[in-house]
Amino acid sequence: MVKPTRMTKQKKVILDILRSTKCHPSADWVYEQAKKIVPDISLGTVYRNLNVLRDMGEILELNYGSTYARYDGTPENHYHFCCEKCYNLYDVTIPVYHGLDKMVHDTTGFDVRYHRMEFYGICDTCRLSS
Amino acid sequence: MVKPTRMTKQKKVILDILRSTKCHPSADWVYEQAKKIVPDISLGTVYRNLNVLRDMGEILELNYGSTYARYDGTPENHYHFCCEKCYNLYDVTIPVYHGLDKMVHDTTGFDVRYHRMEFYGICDTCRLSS
DNA sequence: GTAATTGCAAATAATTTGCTGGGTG
DNA sequence: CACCCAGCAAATTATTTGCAATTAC
Repeated sequence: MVKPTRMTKQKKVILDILRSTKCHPSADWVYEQAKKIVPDISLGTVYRNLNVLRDMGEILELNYGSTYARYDGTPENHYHFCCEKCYNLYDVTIPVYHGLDKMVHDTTGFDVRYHRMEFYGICDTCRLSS
Repeated sequence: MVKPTRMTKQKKVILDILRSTKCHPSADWVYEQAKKIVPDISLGTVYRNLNVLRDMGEILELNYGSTYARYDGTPENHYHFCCEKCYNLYDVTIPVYHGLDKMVHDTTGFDVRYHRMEFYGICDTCRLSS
């Protein structure tokens, strides 16, 4: 189940890109950035490494608010805000309520490991520009 | 912006199907059920109506835990549990914490309208069968 | 050395869309 | 009877995969 993982140049570049941005980019955006450093990197490799890094717990994959996945270089669980107009994702810094997992375990009986929460609305940039 | 909405036979059947199931089906599953009642319905029509019903606020579209969207005939906001083994979605019946929206508004300044929350883990069926 | 990983391109999966004829209000 | 909406099929979008060559360990 657990496959070996070699730290290739491509994987390191992808992880560095995600660690050093505050935005929540698409695979394609990561690909464009990575090309600046490894010009012949392929989009398939970007997707493959994003999946590997996600499975390793190094990054988060976020699937809301748009038709494509977005990635977050901060692997510790946290909440997000999704603007319904510009579709940007923002980090939300309120503390994570781990106690909710136990509450849901108590009401469902399920083995609850973690939860995610996304807030929806209009961000300041969009509100002020309308 | 707001387009007229005619209640066609197809749209009614799709809504009835979603209202009368506790599962959180894919577009394809809805299509298979709908064919039993309207045999020549097309998959494109199912997708179109699911989008219309979602925009009308009659159903929820859920994009977590799988590669395809799933739909929920209960339009009032509520939380979900997503099994990481069988990928089924379950409703979670703890109350919705509307106060969180205000808290996030206070910390971000954004116009927060609602939030969603998904719990992840292993459901009973999967835990007991392993 | 050897097996994981890459680049490339073709394949897949999910959903959307253009067109024309039909049915609702 | 006007125009929204259906069916059909082709198009689009996002992501995955097969294969031969390359590279990390």
